[in-house]
Amino acid sequence: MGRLQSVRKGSWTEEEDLLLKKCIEKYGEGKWRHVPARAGLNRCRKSCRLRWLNYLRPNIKRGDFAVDEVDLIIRLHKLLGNRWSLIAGRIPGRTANDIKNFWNSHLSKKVGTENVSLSSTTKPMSETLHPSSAMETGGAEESAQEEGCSAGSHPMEERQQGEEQASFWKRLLFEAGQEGGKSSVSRDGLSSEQGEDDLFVGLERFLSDEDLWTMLGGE
DNA sequence: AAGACGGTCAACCGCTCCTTC
DNA sequence: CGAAGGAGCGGTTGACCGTCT
Repeated sequence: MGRLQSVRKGSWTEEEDLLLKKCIEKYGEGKWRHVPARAGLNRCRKSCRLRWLNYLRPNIKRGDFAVDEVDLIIRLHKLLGNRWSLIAGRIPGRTANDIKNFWNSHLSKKVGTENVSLSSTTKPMSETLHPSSAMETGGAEESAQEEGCSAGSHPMEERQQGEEQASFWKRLLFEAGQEGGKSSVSRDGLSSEQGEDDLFVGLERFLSDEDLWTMLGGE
C-alpha cells in the first residue's frame, strides 16, 4: 500500500488520448505494462490498452451497424457465444466492446424473442482457446506484426498454430452443427451428416476469411 | 417546463489463460 | 515441472442523453 500512486480513472481527456496515441505510434502496440510510463500517463495499463483498442486505434468504425454486420454478429454469436473478441475479429473495424454493447442493448432482446436457442452456445472452455486471440482481436485485419504478438512467430510455429486453430474451429463448427442442429452453419451444407471432410473444407474457407459470409449462410 | 424513465456507451474490475523464469 | 507475472477477455457499473408523461 503506502505508495499508491493514485492512478487516474474515469473518462479520458483529449490530452491523454494524444499522449497515448503518440506513444503507440512511437513504440508500437503491445508491452502495455510500459505504456503508461512511456506515454507519461497516470493510468493503469489496462485502461491504456482499452482506450487504444476501443477508441484510438486506426480503422475503427464508429456509428450504426450495417444490416449485414448485424446479421453476421447474430450468426457468429450463435456459433461462438459471448466470445466478443472472436466475433470482433471477424468484423473489421468493430471492437469487442462495441459489439458487446450493441448486443446487450439491441440484439439480445431481438434475438431473444426471435429464437430462444441461444443458451446452447458452444463454449469450448477446456480447449486451448488461443486461435490467436491477438489475431482475432482485429490484428488479423491490420498490422498483425505487432512486436509483442506473443513472441513465437516462427514459420514452423505458425503452421502448428494454424493446425491447432483448424482443429479448434473444426470442433467448434462440428459441435455447433450438432447442438444447434438448425444452426446457420449446417444450413449451408456443412451439416455434421456430411462428415468432417466437408466440414474441414468449410473450415478452411472460414480461416482464410474468404467466404465467411457465404459459409454463414449469407449467400 | 420539469421530472422520471429507459437506453446507450465508455470504462473498470476480476478472472482466466499464456508465457517466462 | 511448478510458480509468478503479464496480457487479454467478458461481465458489470456508472454517467450521459434522449424521450415520454
